[in-house]
Amino acid sequence: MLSISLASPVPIHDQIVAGLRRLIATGTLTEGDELPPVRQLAADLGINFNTVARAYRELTDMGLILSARGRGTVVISATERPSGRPAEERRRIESTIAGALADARLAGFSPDEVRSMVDRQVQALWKP
Amino acid sequence: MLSISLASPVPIHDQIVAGLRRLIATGTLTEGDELPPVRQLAADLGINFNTVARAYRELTDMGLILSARGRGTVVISATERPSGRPAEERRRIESTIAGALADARLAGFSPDEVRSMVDRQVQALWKP
DNA sequence: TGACAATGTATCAATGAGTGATACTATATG
DNA sequence: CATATAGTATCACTCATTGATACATTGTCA
Repeated sequence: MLSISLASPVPIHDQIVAGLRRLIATGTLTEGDELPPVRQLAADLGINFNTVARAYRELTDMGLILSARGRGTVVISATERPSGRPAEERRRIESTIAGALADARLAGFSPDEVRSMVDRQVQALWKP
Repeated sequence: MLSISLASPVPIHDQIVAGLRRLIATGTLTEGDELPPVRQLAADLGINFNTVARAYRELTDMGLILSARGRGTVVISATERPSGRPAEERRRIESTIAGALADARLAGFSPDEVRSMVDRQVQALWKP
């Protein structure tokens, strides 16, 4: 449900943030849902709980979750206020996709394979 | 033609590798083309030339370019031998795309917008 | 041919982000 | 009220990234 890669160059806390944002984006997590305690999630992932705490703090700053001592952490919003201007956001996303597609081409995937791959994911994401 | 972000968590040499791979994948750079000297590209990007040298070395290990002292660096292949097993490669690419799509959804893009965005890029990438 | 310029390579040092260990504070619950 | 559970704060360590410097190889031109 939430996996990380210790080998990846992207920091673990960033991976956790991205993963949870994705779960929220897909509706797997919605307003009111509780997140696991930092120590438990850390144990599940095999990392230090401070790293999870940091991820929770960043998600808190984004206004997606709310943490309180002793009470735990809950999702408070399923829609995030875009941080940058839409045009910038679009460029950022296009750039990420472009990178992935270039990888796919170098790896020998065909355009149809890629398109169907994307289609399946789009349907899954925007389904509800 | 090749831009990097010092603020990004992903290392500069990785960004350079990704950028050049992308230029090769798109055909902007093809077999026989010369890459700028490490010192020049480093100056253009405002970074240390060792960082560029490291990127060149990694691309050399991938079999995409060839460097020689005094002579410079040239592109020797437009197709890369996949390093990992196809299944892993596929999972990696799918995961990258999934992240980008989740971002897109959180940013408020519609499925159609995303699909057309991808379509345009796929056509551009696989055009030749 | 010889001197010099241009290019990539090797090695080591410094910096800093990420991660982890530890102690602390607040809330819930019996 | 006592204890367990949860998040927070602070500090130290490690390691990758980056940069500085010196070196080796090839090209060029007088």
